[in-house]
Amino acid sequence: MSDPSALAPMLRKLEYWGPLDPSDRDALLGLPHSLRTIEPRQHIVREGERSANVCLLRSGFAFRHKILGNGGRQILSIHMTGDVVDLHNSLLDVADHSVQTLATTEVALIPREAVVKLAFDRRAVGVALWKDTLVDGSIFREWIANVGRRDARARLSHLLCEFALRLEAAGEGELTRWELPMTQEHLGDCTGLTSVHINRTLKGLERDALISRSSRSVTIEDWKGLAEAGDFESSYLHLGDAQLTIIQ
Amino acid sequence: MSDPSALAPMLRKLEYWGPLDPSDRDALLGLPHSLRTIEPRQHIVREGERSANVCLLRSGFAFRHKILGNGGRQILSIHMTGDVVDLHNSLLDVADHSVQTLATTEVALIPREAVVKLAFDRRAVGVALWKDTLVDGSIFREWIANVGRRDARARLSHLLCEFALRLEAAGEGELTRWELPMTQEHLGDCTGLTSVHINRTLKGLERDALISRSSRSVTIEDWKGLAEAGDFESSYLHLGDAQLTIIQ
DNA sequence: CGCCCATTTGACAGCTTTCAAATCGCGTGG
DNA sequence: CCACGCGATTTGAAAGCTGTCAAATGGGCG
Repeated sequence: MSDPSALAPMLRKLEYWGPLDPSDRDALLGLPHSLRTIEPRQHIVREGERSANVCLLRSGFAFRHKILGNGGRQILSIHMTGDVVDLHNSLLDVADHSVQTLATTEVALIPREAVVKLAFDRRAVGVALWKDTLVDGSIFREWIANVGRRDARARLSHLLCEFALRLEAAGEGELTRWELPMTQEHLGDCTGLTSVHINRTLKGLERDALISRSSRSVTIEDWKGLAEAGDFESSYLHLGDAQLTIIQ
Repeated sequence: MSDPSALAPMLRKLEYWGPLDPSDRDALLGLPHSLRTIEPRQHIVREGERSANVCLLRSGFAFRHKILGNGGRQILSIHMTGDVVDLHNSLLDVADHSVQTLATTEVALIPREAVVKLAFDRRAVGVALWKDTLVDGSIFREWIANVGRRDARARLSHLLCEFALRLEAAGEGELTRWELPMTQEHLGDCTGLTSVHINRTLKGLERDALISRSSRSVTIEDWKGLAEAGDFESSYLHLGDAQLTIIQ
């Protein structure tokens, strides 16, 4: 509550599309909030609940998911440092999906009303939040295409590429080497595959020297090859020009 | 340009979540715009283009899609009367997907700047537009789950249920009977299946008396059964309470 | 050291795709 | 009014990718 830089990860993310005025920054960082640390595997939002807060991830990882009638679980998105989850659940009536932590995660809970007020009082902030929402939508669309029209190898490669770029953008790791915070079961639920098939596909990517693994650490040995295998084209992430040079 | 009710379909949709003040309505209906009629199978937006306009569908049908590296097409969403497409492509830099008409479609093109200005000048309108964007996201998420974790029969049933409810809400047909504006190939590209398998699945639904067809007209013979087959739960559409009573 | 969860592996089943080919529907022209 | 043409629908057989079911192995933590 007292740390003036507690919301800095959000500011960092919202400034992807251009810097904000100092006064806008201050207003953003000055939003009322309470901090909380959430253990792995805990729910941040549960389907059917109504949330009065917007939730900013200050560190750690979380994922959105739905449990279907057939018992299956579909992961809808992965979230990391700087991501604002729950703008959705908070503006609309009732949460239509759950959000759960993967690792120990630090969050800042910001009253919805304060966010809405800020968005309308300061147009630049409002536009940035709006764009952030639209980018979320863009990623959802890419995931539809990923599970709908790519085979297992491409789906998984694509997911790994997205992960690499977003982690890098969030300042949480190198582009080609990071800790994977999820199990193969999670990977399966992201891609609409079973964990068994994820395992085989992962080993296929290793066999072809596109990646290597040791425990949960993933190294991309051949970025170009992995991006090609995953039919990966980063524009849907709307990260700006920064990452284009990184990839080369 | 002169017809003051040209934008009425948008107003209708934005008022799902509650009526707007008369002054807000007038401001919305008074947005500058130009009308256009687009033939079937024409592009409204092409991937990679930059659009300066927001596009309101006044009648007809359109769909968003991506063409993947393997040549496959994934349809990302279907749009109908009242839908605002392209808020996305217009606020962010460059379109990361295409939008194309299914039937002859009447649109109103509204300069992006005018929409943004209105959204910030009138909070109620801004919130409504924001919610509309969030509902789009909610539908995207449901589609991820649909293609990711349901089998062919459930995917198709789910799509038909969604279509029925949205058509009804848009005032474009009865809940249980309407003209399907797409081919089986389109249905396949919505659900990540082939048109051949769509055909077989469709016949399966007919055999089980859940639907019946004649040419492009679809009748839902057993709503409860179809919803069950499709694991369909309408809350993700955020249509309010209206449709809940219809379904019973 | 032992337990528990995650990973790995094998064999087999099954859903969906692929590849053709036949049929249908419908607008056009004779 | 009927023949023609073309895209959409339908159908069959076979192949292929991914799922299912089990069991073994591995790794991290108490």
